[in-house]
Amino acid sequence: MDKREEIPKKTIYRLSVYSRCLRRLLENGIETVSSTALAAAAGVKPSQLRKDLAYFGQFGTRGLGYPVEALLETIKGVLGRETLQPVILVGAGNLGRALLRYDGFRKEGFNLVAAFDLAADKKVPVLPCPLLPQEEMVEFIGKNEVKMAILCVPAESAQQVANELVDSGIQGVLNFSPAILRVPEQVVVSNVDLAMELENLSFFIG
Amino acid sequence: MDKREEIPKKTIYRLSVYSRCLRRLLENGIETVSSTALAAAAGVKPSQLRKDLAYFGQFGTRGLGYPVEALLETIKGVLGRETLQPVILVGAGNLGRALLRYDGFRKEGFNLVAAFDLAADKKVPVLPCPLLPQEEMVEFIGKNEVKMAILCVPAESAQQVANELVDSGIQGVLNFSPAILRVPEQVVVSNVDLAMELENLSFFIG
DNA sequence: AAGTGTGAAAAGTTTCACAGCG
DNA sequence: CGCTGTGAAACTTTTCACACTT
Repeated sequence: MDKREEIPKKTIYRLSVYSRCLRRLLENGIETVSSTALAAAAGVKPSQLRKDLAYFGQFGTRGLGYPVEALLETIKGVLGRETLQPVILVGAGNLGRALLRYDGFRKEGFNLVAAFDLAADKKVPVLPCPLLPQEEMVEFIGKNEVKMAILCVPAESAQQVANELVDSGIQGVLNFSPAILRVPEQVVVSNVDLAMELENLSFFIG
Repeated sequence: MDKREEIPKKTIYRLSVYSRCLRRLLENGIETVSSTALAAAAGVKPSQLRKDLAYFGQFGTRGLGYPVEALLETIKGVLGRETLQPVILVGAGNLGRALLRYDGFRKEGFNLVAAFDLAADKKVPVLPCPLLPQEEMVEFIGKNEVKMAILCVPAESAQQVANELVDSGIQGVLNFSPAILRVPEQVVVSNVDLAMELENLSFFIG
């Protein structure tokens, strides 16, 4: 009777993949897709796709498949992507500036509203959003009700900046610094450690 | 009697974390560390750390802990980081160029030997390695026995470039493009999808 | 006493196989 | 008949608890 069964974290992750695939299908005017076809596009097994979707309800028609548009809308809803979330970026070094210009975020509908850096006056080629001094960060977060931040500061200052972010009301941090952040448990941290990814590959190619 | 027990993928991933922590301990002149302390630094449970290490042998001294330097060397060996692996990067757009300049790779001892792009002549501020035309990629990989590649091309051309990489002998690909790559199973692909990471956060902050 | 190494239990995730719907 | 939805089985990973070593 438990309305909300326990949903695997990995399922959530794959939902993003499915949504990408569905969008492409939609663009190509395809209205219905089978679990076999969608799973192939997403690089997973059909049974896994069906199980993933089943956590959220019944969307398919037996003998036919899933309605592309409706399923896409549902997934968007589940992922909380119906309202446009503002996102800030902290640390405009090499990586930070590249991420600011990276069109992948905008393409996927994220709104990078501001960037912060200790040296906000450093001359930087055109950026798609204002680069503000670090001191204004806390106030900005509060005023604009920002909930998500991309953290690109050096490892040494990562924890301190993370503390400020959390205190200002940030609930999700995408952490590019090679530091393990300690945050209250209601705050979510997702680590993207580029060097570690390479190191990991290194092992598997033996 | 199976010498090589099955090692969880996630264990390998954590090994990189441990190695970072150990390096910091070593720099601070600490010679011995307990599973409790190292686990805390790495953000995992002590039992998990011990189990992870146990896959590769017995390194600790009961009642005392682990020898920092020796353990670090062992982990390096396991991860295949004893010899310096050359790495190439394909696709020198915004993200690609930032990764080329990103000192995190070099800091962690990876050698970015060359970058390739269709428009290799585009004017780009100083880069730490040569930017060559795409046509030279295949030959370069063969000649220099490159085994790992960082892929930063647009989604549309990702699969095609991946095919070329694989045909030239690349065994591991760090894929930044939002595309699901199909490769032979002996080739390892690690996907880093930045927009998806944000989307994932979006769900968990509810 | 302090702290590792490890089997065994628990938790989490994927795959299977097939009943049942359109 | 094709294809979804799903309980149950298989598999993977984490956590526990404690014997054992220094």
